[in-house]
Amino acid sequence: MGRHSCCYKQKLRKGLWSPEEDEKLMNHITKHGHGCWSSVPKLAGLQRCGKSCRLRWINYLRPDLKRGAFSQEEEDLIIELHAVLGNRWSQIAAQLPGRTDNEIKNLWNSCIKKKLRQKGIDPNTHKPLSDADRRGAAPTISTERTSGSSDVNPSSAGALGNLSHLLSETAQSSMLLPVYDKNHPETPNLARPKVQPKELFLDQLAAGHESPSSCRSSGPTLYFPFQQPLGYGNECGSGDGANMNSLWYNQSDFNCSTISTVMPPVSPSALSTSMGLNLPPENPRHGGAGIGNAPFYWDGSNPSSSGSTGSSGSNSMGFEPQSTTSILENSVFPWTDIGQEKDTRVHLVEELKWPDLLHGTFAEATTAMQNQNQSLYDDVIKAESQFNMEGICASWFQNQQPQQQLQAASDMYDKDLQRLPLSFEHI
DNA sequence: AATCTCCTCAACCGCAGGCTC
DNA sequence: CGAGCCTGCGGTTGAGGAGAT
Repeated sequence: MGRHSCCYKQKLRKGLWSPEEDEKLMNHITKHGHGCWSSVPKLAGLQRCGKSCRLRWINYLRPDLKRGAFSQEEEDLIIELHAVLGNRWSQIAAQLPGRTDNEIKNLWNSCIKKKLRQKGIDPNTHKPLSDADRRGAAPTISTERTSGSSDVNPSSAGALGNLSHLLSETAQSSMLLPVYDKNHPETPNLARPKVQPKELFLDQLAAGHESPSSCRSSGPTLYFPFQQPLGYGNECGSGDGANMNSLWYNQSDFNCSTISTVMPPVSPSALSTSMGLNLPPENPRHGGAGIGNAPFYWDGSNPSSSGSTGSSGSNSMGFEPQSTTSILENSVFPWTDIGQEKDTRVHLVEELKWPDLLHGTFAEATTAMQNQNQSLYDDVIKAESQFNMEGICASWFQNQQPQQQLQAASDMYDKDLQRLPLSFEHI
């Protein structure tokens, strides 16, 4: 591979990041925010180009990332979004909190394409593969990499109908995804910073695919039609909704029979599991807290985050500069109703600090603690799980048995543990 | 046990668009 | 208005791991 032009100017490092570099970058951004990325390496004392720092932050270090394998519901949503948006990974990622465009792109290229082909669906067009395609288009990397444009006509009934068929194999309910609605602040949140007016989505949907160049638009992100306010008042049939594409109707509009076949059927329980939705009424402890306790989602309309030094880029990629301690207190462990327990756990994890939490040291520390004190280990794992879930994924863990919690937390750290040997080579 | 093949995913590249001067 | 810089995006690469032989 060649080297980016900015990397020629100095002897800049390339390749995998070492734990030390991660720590420097994390410390810098935690304290000062990223500001101008091109100045970050210098200020943080890194021999990297700004672009590399930005990528590392976005794809790996930022604290609102959801780690671990994609759930079936997430995969289904990606497929459905891809049918509408094509290879606009950043816009697809915007609908999947905690997931990066890179991650989704990789998943698509490595897994989903293959699965679709196995089901006889062309991953590019979302239409059934012809017999010739099935015989000739072996799901190899080489053929995938040279495949053509994947822009899809959203009005293609074949494509969506076909997807519906696929998706119905894995989900039963016809409920739609809830979404944050500025008129209903208590509405569970999927991707609050990215929410756009419905009209905007329709406009873009109408125009977007006819002009593929809009793909690179850095303008407003699509408001995906799945994201209907659900159970917080039915806006369907009122105002502009009455004339909308059927995609906009939710299940409470019984005049719209198409929705259950067009949209991905996902049950509320599945949503709360895979998408981290915090369905409010049934959980008093976290009731309606999906938004309030999710400070890592940087809402441009939120005064608390508007003072950033930030670039004008994607809010979901942003991060409000806070000290490690304040992050831990305010975001990682927002158990304001737990009382003393909070102090204990904050103190416990404060000693690990962010890079440790994110990398091997944390694993080592927890392993050591496990040897000494199993219950302490449990606390840390649960606490860290809460970090991931509280702000982003809400109450998934609360529905799991303790053993499942440990397993899930363990899975979550698999990536980091796998990196340990490699990381220590740099030391 | 050694080697080969395939797969995953972190990180890179080039380009487009926005912003500033 | 255009040049230069910066950011963000999508496509692509290649190292390393896992599984097969």
